[in-house]
Order: sequence, then structure tokens, then C-alpha cells
Amino acid sequence: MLDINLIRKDPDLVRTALLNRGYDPAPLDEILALDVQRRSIIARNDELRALRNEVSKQIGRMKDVAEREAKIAEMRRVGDEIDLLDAELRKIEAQLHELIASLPNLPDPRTPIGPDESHNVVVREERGWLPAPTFDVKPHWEIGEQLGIIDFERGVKLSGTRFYVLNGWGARLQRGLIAWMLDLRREQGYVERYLPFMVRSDVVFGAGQLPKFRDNLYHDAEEDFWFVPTAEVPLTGLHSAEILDGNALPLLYAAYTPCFRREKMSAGKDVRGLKRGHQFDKVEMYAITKPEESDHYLEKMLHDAEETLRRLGLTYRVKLLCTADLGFAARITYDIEVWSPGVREWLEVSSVSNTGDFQARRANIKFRRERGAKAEFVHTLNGSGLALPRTMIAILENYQQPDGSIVVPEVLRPYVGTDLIRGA
RNA sequence: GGAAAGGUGGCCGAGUGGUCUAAGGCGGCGGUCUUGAAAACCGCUGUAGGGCUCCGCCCUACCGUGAGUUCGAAUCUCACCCUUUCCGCCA
Repeated sequence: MLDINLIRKDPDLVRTALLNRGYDPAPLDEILALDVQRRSIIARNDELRALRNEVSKQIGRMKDVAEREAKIAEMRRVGDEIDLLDAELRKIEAQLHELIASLPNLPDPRTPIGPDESHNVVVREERGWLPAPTFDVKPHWEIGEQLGIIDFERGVKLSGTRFYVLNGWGARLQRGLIAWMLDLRREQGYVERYLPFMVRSDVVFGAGQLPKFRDNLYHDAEEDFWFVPTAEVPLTGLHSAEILDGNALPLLYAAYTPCFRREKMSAGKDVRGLKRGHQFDKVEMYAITKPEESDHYLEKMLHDAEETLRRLGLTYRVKLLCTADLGFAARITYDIEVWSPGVREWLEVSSVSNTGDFQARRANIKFRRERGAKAEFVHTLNGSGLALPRTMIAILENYQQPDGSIVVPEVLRPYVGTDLIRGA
């Protein structure tokens, strides 16, 4: 949520930001007009309330019945006017809130300006220590079925397209990855959280997925629960409406959750394999920091996510997203993409973002530097560490042997319980 | 799912229609006293919005949430949410 004071003070800054993102800046003028209306109504309304409060106190003390009745009649009219103004104000504030809530975050100055994803900037490319394959690597859906560790058909039987079943060592590999990633995060200073996978509407709003992106979410109508599309949602809600102790910051969290996404926007795209399912697992990193420290922790989280791929020996590259590709709540985002020789593409396994105070405003998360100091909004950051299915793809393809077996990465062996996967 | 009790400031807790400008206590901050500390005493204490002559002052709103009654609501009415306990069900 953008600060109305900023919009009021520097509308051109916001206008430019919206244009850079490819958003229509028209709501801005509407917002400015409503803001003026709103304040004039409040001024008049507060005046009337002050009058009514004062006179009502006098009425309580009045002895003269005629005078008393006259004042009561007068205040009844004042009350009627207040009711009218209240109704008008509620309408305007609802419109204003809806319009402001639909505006995305302002991009950081370092975010490249560009009209589409081709303007994302590759910051660096890191070659893993794993030797490049000398044979024709099969895509994971082929090798997965061949080994019997991925069952696409039965996934479809159970739940339809974009679902699959992991069998035996396949399931075990993913579970091992999750446990290993969580242990790595702890080593890096993150405290593990186990969270609800279903949350209330206001929690989803706080993270920025509602109201704009409801089409991509699963919703239980009976209980009004939303299935989390990422752990970022409950992690943002965790400290909503709290004023944190500045000395306790930063708060660094890691959480494993499944993620549920309808993927309506991309029907027909990436339907094959593990790449884009309706349900996938992820280990997430999250940080709540003081404003002046958030950029430092953005770099830390990026480094920590990269460390995951480094330890697996995989080749990856880091991209700085341009304005067109930037998520709604983010002001700056790094994507990490791992190379996978079977599908022959760079797979996005992590996205690390600084949202500044955007989510903090929506979720109302504040801190106090010291006792008695004014409460300020925190900054929040999120980063995948990492998305499991695509990490699985990278392992099944990068660690594939000519005979069709999969070598288990050394760091994972204690977690998976085998050195080599030859079948389910 | 059923029944009962409850929800008031950072915390505890009083308050059942009119200086509530929410008592009192605890905690915290500042001060007096002290060689220092403790004790005692004095003062201060939240969030949001708006206005101004803007280091400050003034106004408005906020007692779980939302509607309603009233000149006036923490207090009365209705609905909802949440918490606790008991019963039922259950891994």
C-alpha cells in the first residue's frame, strides 16, 4: 500500500512509477480528487461533532425545560447532518482505499526500466562444479517415469492436469531437500516457523495478493479460508497489527509450506513435467527489518539462496528484474535461475524481493526504535530458498547418469538415505 | 456441532446513560532526594485521521467488530468474530 501522503505530495513520482510498470496512471487523478473531498468532509464533520459534544454536556446540566428541549431539537438536526456526512465519507474512503490498494509498489531506482522481461538484467552467472554431461540428458518427465519415481498419470487421475505423484526415492529426494534446506537456513540465522496453510482474507490482503490476484488463489467458500500461494502470505500476517521492539530486529524466518496456485493466467503453458503445478512445495526465507537495513538483508537473502545451489554444484544465474516483470508488492527483485540440461532451460527457482514498507502498511507492522519513540513501519523481504519441484528437475537432469540412474548430491545423502537412485 | 463464561490502554483491573478528559494498580520514562543505589514523593505515558500561528497546540475517532437506539453510549438493543471451560466428534 502506498502512502497517501506521498501520493498527495509527489503525484508525478507515482505517475512515472506506474507508467514504468506498464500500469494505467488514471486512478491517480481520481485518488487526488477523492482525497481533497475526503479532507473537506472530515473538517466539517469534526466541527459538527465538537459542537454536539459540547452542547450535549450542557444539556445534561440544564434545568430550564424549554431551553433544554430547544437544544435537543437543535442537536437532533446536527446529528442528522453528521449522519449524512458519515455516509458520504464512508463511500469516499471505500473508493479511496480500493483505488490505493490496487496500486503496485514503487520500483527501487536500481530496478531497470523496461516494457517486458527481455529487459531483465543478468547480474552474474555462476558455473557449478558439476561436470557438464557428455551424453544426451533426458528431460525429467522421461527419466522420472522411466525410474518410476514420478507418476503423472495417477496425479491426473486424482486431481487433473498439473498434478503428479512422487514415488519412493522420488518422494524421499524431495523430503530430503526440504529438511536439508531448512537446516541450511537455520545455519544462516533464520528461525524456522511452521505455519497455517489456510488463512483469512485480511492476511492475503496484507501480503498484496488480494484483491487484485484472487483469480490465482484457491478459496474455501464455506469457511472463507484462502490456501496459501506462498509462505510469504502467512509470514507477512504473522506480525500484523503489532508494534515490534526495534532491538529485536531483524526477524529472520524460514518456513516450509506447500503452495497452491490456480495458474489460470498461464493455462496451456508449461503443462509438462514438474515445472508448473497447482500444488508445489517451497522453503521460504523472510525478513522483517528496520528501513535502513532492508537492502543489506536483501543481499544476504540472495547470497543465502545462492548458497543452496552452490552446495549442490549447480550452474545458475542471477537476474535483476525490470519494472515490467516486477511483482506487485516488490520494489526490487532478484531471480535465481538454475540451468537444467534435460529441458534445456534456465529454471526460476528463487525470487528474492525487498517490498520496503509496502506490505508493512497493508498488514500494519510497525516497530519502535526505543521506548517512547514514534512507531514506524518496518520493511519486509521475502525470498524462495528454494522452490522444490524445479530444484528436483535440476537434480534429476544435472545428476543424471548415462545408464539412467540419478546420483544423489553428496550434501543430501544423509537426508535421502541413498547415494544413487535406480528406481522407486 | 451443543452449553456456559468472558473480550476495557504495554499488562492487571474498576466502570450499567451525562466533567469518562476511562478510576486504581503494575511496568516504563523523566525529575526531586542520595556519595551511588533502593525506597519515598512529583510529573509524563497508546493508535489513527484532520487543522493550525507546526520543536508545539487544538479538534475528531477508537473500550472485540459492525449496525442500531439517544441531544449524548465503554455502559442499552441486534448480528457477527474471537478466547476460555465443559460435552460431543476426532489424528
